[in-house]
Amino acid sequence: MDIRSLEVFKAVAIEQSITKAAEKLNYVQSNVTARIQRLEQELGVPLLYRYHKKVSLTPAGRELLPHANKLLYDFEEAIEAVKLSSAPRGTLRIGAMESTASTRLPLIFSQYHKKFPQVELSLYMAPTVDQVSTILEYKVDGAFVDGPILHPEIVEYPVFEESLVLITSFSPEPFQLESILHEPLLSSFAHCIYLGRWQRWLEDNGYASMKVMEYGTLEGVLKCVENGLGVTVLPVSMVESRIHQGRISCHPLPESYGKVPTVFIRRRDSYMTSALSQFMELVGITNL
DNA sequence: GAGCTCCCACCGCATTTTCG
DNA sequence: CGAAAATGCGGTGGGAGCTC
Repeated sequence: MDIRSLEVFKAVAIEQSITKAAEKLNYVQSNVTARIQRLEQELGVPLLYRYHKKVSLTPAGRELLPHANKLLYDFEEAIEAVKLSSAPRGTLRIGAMESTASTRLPLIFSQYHKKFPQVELSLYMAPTVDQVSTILEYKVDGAFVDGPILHPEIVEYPVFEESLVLITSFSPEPFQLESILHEPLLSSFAHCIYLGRWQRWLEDNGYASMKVMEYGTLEGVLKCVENGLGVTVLPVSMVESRIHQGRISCHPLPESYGKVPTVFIRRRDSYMTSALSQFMELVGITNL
C-alpha cells in the first residue's frame, strides 16, 4: 500500500465512480481499477461494491476511508513540515446556508484569509439538508447549518443565534397581521425552515397557513417584498441595512418561534486538519 | 563511480465484459 | 445500445545488481 493508492481510493470513494475518479486524478480509468484491485488484494478484503455504472464502499472501504484521509493529511503535513512551515495550508471547503454566507461569512473568510493565506478556501452554498449530505459524503470539511442536526455521525457546535423577523414592504402604518395573511409567503428555496417557524406560529394561533411562492434567490425575494408582492421570514441580521434605509418593515417573531441556532457541523470521523481547527477557533469554537 | 543489463511497477491504449 | 468497469498488452522509467 502506498500513499498514491490511498489517494486513488479516496477519489473513488468521493466520486463513487472509477471513471470520474480517474478524470479527477488525470489517470486513465484502467489505472484506477488496477490500483483499487491491488489495494484490495493487499488488504485481502473488497473495498468496493461494483454495480452497473457506479461503485460504493463496502464496510471495509468505509472503515478505511477516515484512516486514508488521516494518512493523506499527515503525509501532506510531513512534507510541509520539512519545508519549515507550520502554518495551515491545503484546501478548506466550508458549506453554508445562503443566510450565513451573505451575512457573517464574508468577515470570517476575509479574516481567515489574511491570517492563513496559504489555505485555499472555498464556499459551498446550499440549504441545511444538502449541507448535511455533503458533510456525510466528505465533500466539505465543515458547514454552517440551522441546528440542531442530531445525527450520530455528525458533531455540531453552536456558533450563532439568529432572530427571525417577518418582513413586509415598508409602511409607516401600525402592522396589521390580518392585512398580510392573504399575501404570498416568499421563499428562495423549498422547505425553508424560517418559513416553517412562521407557519407553525400561525397554526398554533389559529390562523390558516399562508401560500408559499418560491422565488429563486434571496435578493429576488427581498426585492419582491420591497415592491409589495408578498412577505417573507428571515434572520434580522440579513436585512438590517434595508431596515435602516426604510425599504422594508420588520416584525420580530415571538422568542420561542423566532430564535434559530446556527451550528457548525463536521463529520465525527473526519480528520481535524490544522486548517479546519484554526477556522473553528476563529469562529469562536474552543471545545474541539 | 560510471556504464550496462535486467526486472518490475506504473501507466496508457485498445478491447472486452457487464448490465440497466 | 451505451456507459462504466475490467482485462490484456506494450512502452517507459527507476532501482538493483553486476562488471570494469
